[in-house]
Amino acid sequence: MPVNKRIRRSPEEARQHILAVAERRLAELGLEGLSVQGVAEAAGISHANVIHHFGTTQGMRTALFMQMSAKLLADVDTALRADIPPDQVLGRLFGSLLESGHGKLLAWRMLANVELPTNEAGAQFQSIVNALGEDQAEAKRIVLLVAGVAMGIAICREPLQQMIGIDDSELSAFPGWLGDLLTAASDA
Amino acid sequence: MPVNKRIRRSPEEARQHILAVAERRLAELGLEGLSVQGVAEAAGISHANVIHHFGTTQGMRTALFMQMSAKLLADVDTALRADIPPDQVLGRLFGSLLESGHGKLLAWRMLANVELPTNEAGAQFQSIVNALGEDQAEAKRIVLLVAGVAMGIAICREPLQQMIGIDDSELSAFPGWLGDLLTAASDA
DNA sequence: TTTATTATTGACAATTATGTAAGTAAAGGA
DNA sequence: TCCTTTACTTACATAATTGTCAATAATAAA
Repeated sequence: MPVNKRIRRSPEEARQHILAVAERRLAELGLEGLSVQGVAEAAGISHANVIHHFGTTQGMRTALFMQMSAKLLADVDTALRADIPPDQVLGRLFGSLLESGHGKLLAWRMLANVELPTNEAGAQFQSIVNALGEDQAEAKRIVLLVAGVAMGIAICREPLQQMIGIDDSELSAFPGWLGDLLTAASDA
Repeated sequence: MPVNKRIRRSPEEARQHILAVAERRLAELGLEGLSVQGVAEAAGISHANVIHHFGTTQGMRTALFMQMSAKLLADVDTALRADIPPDQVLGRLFGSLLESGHGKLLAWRMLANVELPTNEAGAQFQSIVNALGEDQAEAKRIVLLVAGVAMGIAICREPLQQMIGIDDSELSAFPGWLGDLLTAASDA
């Protein structure tokens, strides 16, 4: 006598449901939250069902990281394709990495032993470099600077803010300041 | 009849022995390598002995992260106290974070849910900010920029280099370029 | 309605991890 | 030499995790 009626989703819906829960747990609990058991319980299904959809724990994690990477790239792409001033582009890039938690995801992907197929991010970066002007070496350094500081702040925002003594309003003004700094440097 | 004579260390020696093994495992295996059982086996002792010295698993991890943080701060302090030009300070800071692997370890600390007592790093950062000139807000932004990009590159050096297309010589020239950029901006 | 497919579940086994308790042995001090 | 301390170990209990397998039920097709 089943008390609750069994919920039967399409494979794609089930996978999305599971991955959504996993993403939330990753943000809240870190890598330790990505156990099949924990995710299944939080998703209200049996852990065997998660195994059914992803094969193994690593399969689930890989699927999660791939999906989040795709989202991140889409966000970055949206931020960069828009016809807006450079400093605002920078701000949107920062927002994409900071607010959505994508930066932390990237860091996990770097640090965790998650083997993923190489994606097409390289080509996107190349297009950014090309769009930045004629001096390729300078453009590369600027991209490295922006991407690096975005990643660093994404991962270490809280301790850096606290230790340096930067409040939220100052932090939100930081991308604009950096944009001005770079435009001023390119003018000189 | 014990085949091997039992090794008895002083508490401090034992703790250092365990933490050294744990640090190596963290670098090689990530957070998953920081189980009491795994560390103990790699250290050639019983896992109960690890518990004896650190109380709990979290205790061991906390001790590890605290010690690594202390090492990192010592390195940064050494790099910053030397009387050398700003661009070289930046270079030494980068070197401290990149070559020693401390940047990655610091990132682990951010991503792991390890609650640590606030350390004295804030005061050091404050002294750096104060030394940077009269404009405190500007100094804070500069410190945030340098520290952020150092952390970001420490964690994501390899993929960033690959995707942007920066070779090692260009990367080693990057700190100097950033130093010039900042000094030029402060002049203007 | 009947049938076939398969998403889903509960039960099971195996492994691993954590922490406890009691006993053992190494080292220093009396 | 004896005694005390405690680092260390073995053994145990418990819980968590992973993955398998057979059974069940929801859904669509026939």
